[in-house]
Amino acid sequence: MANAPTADNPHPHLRLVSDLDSIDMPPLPLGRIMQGDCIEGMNALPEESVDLIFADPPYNLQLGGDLSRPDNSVVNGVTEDWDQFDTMDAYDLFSHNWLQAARRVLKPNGSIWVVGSYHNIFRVGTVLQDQQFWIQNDIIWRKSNPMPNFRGTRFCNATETLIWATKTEDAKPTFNYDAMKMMNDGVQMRNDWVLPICTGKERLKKSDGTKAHPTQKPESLLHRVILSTSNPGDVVLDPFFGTGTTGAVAKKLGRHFIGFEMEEDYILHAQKRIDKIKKGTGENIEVTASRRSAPRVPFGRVIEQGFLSPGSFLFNKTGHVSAKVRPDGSLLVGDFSGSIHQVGARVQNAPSCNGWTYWHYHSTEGLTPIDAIRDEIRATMEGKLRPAPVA
Amino acid sequence: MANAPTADNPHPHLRLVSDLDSIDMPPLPLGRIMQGDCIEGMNALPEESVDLIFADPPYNLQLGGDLSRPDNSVVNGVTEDWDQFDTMDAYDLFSHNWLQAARRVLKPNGSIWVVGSYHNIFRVGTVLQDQQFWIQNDIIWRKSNPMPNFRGTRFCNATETLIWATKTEDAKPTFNYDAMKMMNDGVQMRNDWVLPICTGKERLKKSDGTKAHPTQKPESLLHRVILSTSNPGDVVLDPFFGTGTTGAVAKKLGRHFIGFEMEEDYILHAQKRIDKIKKGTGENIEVTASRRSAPRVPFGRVIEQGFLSPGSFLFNKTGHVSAKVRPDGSLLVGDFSGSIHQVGARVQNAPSCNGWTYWHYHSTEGLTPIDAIRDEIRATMEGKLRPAPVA
DNA sequence: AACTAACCTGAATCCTTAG
DNA sequence: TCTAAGGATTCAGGTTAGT
Repeated sequence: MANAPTADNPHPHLRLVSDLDSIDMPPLPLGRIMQGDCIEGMNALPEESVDLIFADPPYNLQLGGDLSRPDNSVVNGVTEDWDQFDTMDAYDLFSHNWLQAARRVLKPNGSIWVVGSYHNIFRVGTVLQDQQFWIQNDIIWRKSNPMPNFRGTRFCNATETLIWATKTEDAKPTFNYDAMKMMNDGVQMRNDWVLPICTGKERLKKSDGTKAHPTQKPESLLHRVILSTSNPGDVVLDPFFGTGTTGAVAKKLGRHFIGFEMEEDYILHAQKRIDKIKKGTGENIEVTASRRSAPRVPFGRVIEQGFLSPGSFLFNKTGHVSAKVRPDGSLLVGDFSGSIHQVGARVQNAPSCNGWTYWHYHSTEGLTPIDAIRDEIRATMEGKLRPAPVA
Repeated sequence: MANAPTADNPHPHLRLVSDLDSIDMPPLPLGRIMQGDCIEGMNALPEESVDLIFADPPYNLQLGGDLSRPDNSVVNGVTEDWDQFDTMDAYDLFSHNWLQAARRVLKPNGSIWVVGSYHNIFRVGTVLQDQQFWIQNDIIWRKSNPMPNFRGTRFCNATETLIWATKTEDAKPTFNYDAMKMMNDGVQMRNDWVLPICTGKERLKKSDGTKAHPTQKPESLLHRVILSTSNPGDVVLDPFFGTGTTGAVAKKLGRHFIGFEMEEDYILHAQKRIDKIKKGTGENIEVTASRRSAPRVPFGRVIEQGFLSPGSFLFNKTGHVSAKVRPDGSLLVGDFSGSIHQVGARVQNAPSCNGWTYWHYHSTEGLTPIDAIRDEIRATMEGKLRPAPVA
């Protein structure tokens, strides 16, 4: 998690002005919506300058004639010019080009998300993989209120698919695992998300009452994307900005955004929408910290700070296995010594072991994991911890 | 629904022996598992001879090193030789080849299903589209009991994706819409299916207790696939037969199956499994019929058989609109006359109208749709109806 | 004001058969 | 291959009008 805050570098997302490579770098147009082609736009940005890309490209729907509901009302389909491609090859080329530009501006450990339907998502996924992007998850957006299949000819098409990918296989993207778990009532978040489509007051309307954009995404969807794979202060880029759901949610969550959009009308709606939003700051946008981002505590400090004395003994959960504590923070069992992890693994004959949870000490409450001591030490490291989760 | 039974052709799936084109056709190896490469195998079958193909190809998982759970037990991943491909290109070529062979044996209105994960499904979907297959739905299999993400580095990967496609855009595949709706408590079936993974007694085991196949699919999944897109007596082909879930469910549901499998061990398990199953027959495998397949009744017959008299009046649901019945089965409103549908459309100023449900007559129970009369007439047309839905 | 009912709408590759 | 006509087909949720 090179992007995660640590004790030594609490703001890894902020680039210091004194960084040498920033001297000739054009400033990022943070918080701005740029009108025009996103490929040219992204190519004008510095390389590897963006933490997160969310893209909602045209789906290339290829709709046939009109479709009417059983009550004879007509369905208002997506017939905009920007969704028209002459051939699948043309669509593939389009995908290749914008993804290549996106790849260039994305930081090495940044994340890219693309949303689509079965019409286009297989093409997009293939292009991503062909460009060496590494898929982390496919996410299924399960619409709680999809449009039905009116003619009874297929299964109701109630989902869209998002692909979450990194630039390379070995990238270490930001992933706020514990925040997602917290958001999911304490159990690990799955890759299928139930969220309603964008309707009601959230849906932007033109002055004549019709929808401002045919495919406006719900803020809840972007909330989960941005919260899971970026940190406050990160830069979020959306190459197909539309009416600005990405920008709105980014601003609420205290991230910077950059948007590209061709249609002036969409931009006007987006700008007005985003201007109304108060930028999220401080503890309002903090999430449950991942243990990974908590400051590392060497076992030696437990000895150093007097929580355990050299020569005292640690035990496994049942008390049947014991090891002697040495002054440097190593343990000794028989003639084998090593870290709490190494010795834990050895006595279990296991390939690895988390010593913090395996080893226990005698406290007033009986055998207690030494992890409790680590928590105490961390609590004393004032200012080096991320804030606690918002209740 | 060219494949759906009708009054005139109640068994469209059965090929008459007297058909001229069947004279030189090698017989289909129905109910047999063939050992060997599925491409050669399919190419040895007659063209356009199969109603349904279900394929669970290798996923090209590209697993890294061993994966262990937090308690250090090792996860038994998919590491079989058949899942190894040197490059993505090799996988694409493989997909192209077997799909081409599958396309050849599939009937013009047949359906093909392919299941995969994010590792391979984008490749498969792209190849399908490149071969002019037409995607009907993407189906999300939501596992009710997925394996968690033990490392906490991603969202829990709780889904697999199935693609349902036809050979062409204008194909009319079998789709038992009403059966699916019935199965889903009366509301139309969505494309996201919650089903458990294959565990417990259903999971085939070797004599040493380990699983016989690393990716055995649950029968519930195949049940829904086969029931929705085939009819009794149809031929279901599975090019990657494995331990025979497709064959087992096909036999239970009264469909014929053809399987190809390379590994002898899998075949032995599959054969044993399928031999134990009693072939489904008769009303046990019938599903809710579609109104589309019911015999057509002209409105004139309603008059002819005395259910309504010439000169009587029909009304809309509220009773505010009325039309006079004429002896030839036409209706009259003002100076406009025409079929029940034409007049219904006219008085609503709608492009079309189902007169059977729009028009009502005065019965002892108040205003009743004339569709009720049609149902009565149909009930008297002995032998021309499909069996009633199983309760 | 509170409740009910009618009405509207959403990224959709959405019919079948006779002539 | 075309047109015309028969007739089959919808779920959840929000807004608005009516009681």
